[in-house]
Amino acid sequence: MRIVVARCQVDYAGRLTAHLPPATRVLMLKADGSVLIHSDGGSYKPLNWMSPPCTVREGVNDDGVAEWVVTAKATSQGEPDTLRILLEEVLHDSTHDLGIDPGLRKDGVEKHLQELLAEHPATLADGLTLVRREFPTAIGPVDLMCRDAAGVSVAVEIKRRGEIDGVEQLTRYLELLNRDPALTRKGPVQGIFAAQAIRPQARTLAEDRGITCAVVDYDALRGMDDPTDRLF
Amino acid sequence: MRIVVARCQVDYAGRLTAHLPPATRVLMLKADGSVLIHSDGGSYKPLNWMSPPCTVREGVNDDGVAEWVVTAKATSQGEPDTLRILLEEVLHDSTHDLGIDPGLRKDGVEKHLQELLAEHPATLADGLTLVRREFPTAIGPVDLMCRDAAGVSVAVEIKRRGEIDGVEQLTRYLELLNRDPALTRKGPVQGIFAAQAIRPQARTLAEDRGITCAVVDYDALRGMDDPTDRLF
DNA sequence: CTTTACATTTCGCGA
DNA sequence: TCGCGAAGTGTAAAG
Repeated sequence: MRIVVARCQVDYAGRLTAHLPPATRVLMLKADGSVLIHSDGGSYKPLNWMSPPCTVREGVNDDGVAEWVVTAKATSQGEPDTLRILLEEVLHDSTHDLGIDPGLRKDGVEKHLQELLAEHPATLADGLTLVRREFPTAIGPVDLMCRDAAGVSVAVEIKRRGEIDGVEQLTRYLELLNRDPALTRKGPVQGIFAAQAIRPQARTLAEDRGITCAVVDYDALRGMDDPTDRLF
Repeated sequence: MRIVVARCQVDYAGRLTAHLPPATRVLMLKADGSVLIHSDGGSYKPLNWMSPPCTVREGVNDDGVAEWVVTAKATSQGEPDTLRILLEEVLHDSTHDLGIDPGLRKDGVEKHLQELLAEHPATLADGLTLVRREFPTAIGPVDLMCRDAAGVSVAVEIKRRGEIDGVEQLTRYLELLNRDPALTRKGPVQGIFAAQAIRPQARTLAEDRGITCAVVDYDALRGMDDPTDRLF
């Protein structure tokens, strides 16, 4: 990993065209050849970058100013991604051996929530039993397809955070599922919108459409399943 | 902007829980308090980060090891985002004044394509004229609403790359628009799916639904509109 | 291998 | 401010 702080200007041409006027920025050159250009704000997204695999060629332009030309392998559309960095003044330049990173261990994402609810569907509604996870439909898989105590089909959409688009998604599923005679034998397919937190607007929309909202306690669910300790 | 290279381990708790085992990484502390933790690979996305606004508290843990605790303002759901960085060995530590960045100038994205096509709708179909851009509907704005030579309404969906989801989006718009008597007076609303490149699957689906596909030559369009030179 | 859906998405526009 | 859709999206799982 090489870190350079420099006054520079940057031109990018590839899927789009972009330009950065002269200013002082931080350049990161990673071991795989990728380049990141960061300013002192924004978010984790760099102002400009080049994704690996790519190659950096260091040179000097006609005016004697240091210039880096970063080129990526040709894209499918034949657009040659190119990043040109003109280094007008280098304020810092250091290289560090980082080694291979062991990587991030994640927990608490939607997939895990779906697994837990698949194992404990009754926490969503009394008497609910699982028919299958990722129930396939023409417009995508329904997270959980269940059946209630009366044998009525229940489609469950799971989100980490319950927002309007999730309700829309479940609505589309329900519309489609309710055209299937095999699923509607005991009555129309019901919907449950499950999330760790449901925004008021999403709840209003869901309930207006006859969809039940279920707030899920992730920690409690995990406790039922596998009482491992939290990280800290 | 402060840059630290250190052997460290990281724990994040907030919207999810995550852990980074001990390894050497690059830490960037930006002027707004945000923190980025980069490894020597991957992409421009850090292994872990904290978005602004947040505050960094430097301290020492019970074992005498330097520890940074980064806390974000409480989220709407009351989840306290916290990042704990244990600095086992600092290999580099430098601070740089970057100033305010003038920002990125972009060109060539979908918005610009939409502007160009709004000015030259006839490139999509002979005799096509613009009614309005971002034509509002209950499920979102239609990119371009036009009328053909016969007065029939034509909805245009514009994408940089034409894929199936774009066809689905246009289909939903057409379904809705065709319920409006004011738009269907001269016949059903027609659809045009416009993109710089359209994938075979998307083309097949579109044509199967009676939607016309139009491949747009961005450079030619830009030439018609404003013959400025490319950056390089 | 392609295709699909998620992301601690972030970012930008419009109402 | 909120809501919605795009992104040079990246990424991981599934078919």
